[in-house]
Amino acid sequence: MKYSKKTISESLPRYQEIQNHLKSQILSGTWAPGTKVPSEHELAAQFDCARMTVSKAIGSLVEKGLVVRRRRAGTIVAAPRSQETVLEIHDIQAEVQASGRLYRFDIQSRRVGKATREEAEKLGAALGSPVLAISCVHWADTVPYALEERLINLDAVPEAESEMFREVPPGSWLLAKIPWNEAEHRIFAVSADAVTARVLKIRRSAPCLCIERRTRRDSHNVTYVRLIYPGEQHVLVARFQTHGATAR
Amino acid sequence: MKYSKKTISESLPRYQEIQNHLKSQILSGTWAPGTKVPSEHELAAQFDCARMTVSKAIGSLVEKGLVVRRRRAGTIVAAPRSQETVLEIHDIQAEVQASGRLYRFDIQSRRVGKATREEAEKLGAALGSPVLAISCVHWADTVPYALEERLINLDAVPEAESEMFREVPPGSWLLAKIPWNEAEHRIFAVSADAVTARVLKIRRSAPCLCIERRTRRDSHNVTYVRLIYPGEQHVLVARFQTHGATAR
DNA sequence: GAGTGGTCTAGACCACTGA
DNA sequence: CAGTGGTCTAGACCACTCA
Repeated sequence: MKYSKKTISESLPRYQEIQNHLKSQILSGTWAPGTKVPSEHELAAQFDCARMTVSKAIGSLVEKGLVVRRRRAGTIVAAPRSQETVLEIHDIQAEVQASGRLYRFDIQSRRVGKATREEAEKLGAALGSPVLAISCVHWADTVPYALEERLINLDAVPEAESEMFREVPPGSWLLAKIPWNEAEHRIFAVSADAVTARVLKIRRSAPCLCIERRTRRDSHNVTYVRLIYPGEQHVLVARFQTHGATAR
Repeated sequence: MKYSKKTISESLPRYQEIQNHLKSQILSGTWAPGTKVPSEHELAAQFDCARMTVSKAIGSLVEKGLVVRRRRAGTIVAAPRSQETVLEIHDIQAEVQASGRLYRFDIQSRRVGKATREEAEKLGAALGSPVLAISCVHWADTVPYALEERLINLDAVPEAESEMFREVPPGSWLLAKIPWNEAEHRIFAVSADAVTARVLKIRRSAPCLCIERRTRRDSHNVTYVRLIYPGEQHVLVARFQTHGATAR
């Protein structure tokens, strides 16, 4: 049978029909974890298509973690292990503006120097490396939105030394300068210390959400940032990864 | 040219070689966002393989968000938008045991009844639906680890009504009972109220990390849970999605 | 040894869209 | 309207692993 595109039916790609069929069996619980999925040959016959089309459908389910493939053993429904979710951490400026508020930022302090032990550790750079340390407050309308404390490795981004961040906040500047990074995040709750309370205009020891991020580029540590959001105001939303469209 | 598997070279699949090549161009910054990637035909010629092999390589990069494909326009390097990370939220029992500590849990309260307005809203069920409300403390050795407040929709999981959770905590019980869900998470910082402070043995108004999760199965809301972790003790770790192995 | 998935080919037709 | 990606086929060979 030669290839010929959908005739009637409102043209969902063949592999997606197959994928949806399998997914519904799994998510509805008809196929419990450990259940053997029909072999690719069987599915190809059942859906009257080439095996590769089936393979593409199943491959996508593997990436989502819904099934596990093993040679000879076949494809089986995976056990849901940890709750794995996709968390989107947006650019602060975009985040504020998306909520319809006016964005601005203040540079509180700016220092170029050699990394102290603590700074070197946070940044993952050698003691005494040249660093730029910045403290910055982000505002939404007239309300403090977040406190940013950032270290930039000047070995990795020498241009930053002469950048004063008058127009563009450090995060956006770096994003444009150094696109495509790897990063690790740590998320936890902290109590506002005196400085944080003052600049964010909240009471001392108020709960805050803290996001720490270390960013690498090509295995070189580029920047470390600690963002503190006034508690209960800022909510991170994550959706379960396994369902719906894949990445974005 | 007929297909014949790797001869010399230690056999990385063809499509992965291509993918790695493209990825390194992007992550190293050689190809800035907006740069046009060679067409699939060109790449197929360049790597001496079929176009479908190239397509598979690129398809994977699309899922990771590194490139965007458009007909006629071709494939271009994507702009890194939000920092999208994968967050793993583990089963509490597994989490505690993984850290080498003894896990146990206490059921603080258990009530079967009709959903109040607040409960119905949290659960996303109709007012007056039958619900099971549970409060539960998780321990690591002799230290309180987290406070769990959970609502279970008895329309979706009627077996829960007679389950006393003597052996297995509600989360694990549900996971085994209702495999494969969809879920939404909300993460934020809160201040410990009187009850939370008492059961977690922390001072009042201490900062805590709060994770709310609403779980669906087949579009039916199954359970709502609110987990409160003593602040600064519990850290969520997330890694940037775009690099390295895909899902897990 | 036989059956499974893993990968690949050399075509093909189609749909979209930018020049 | 021409070039791009999107999808698909009907094979093929290979590697693994379980019976």
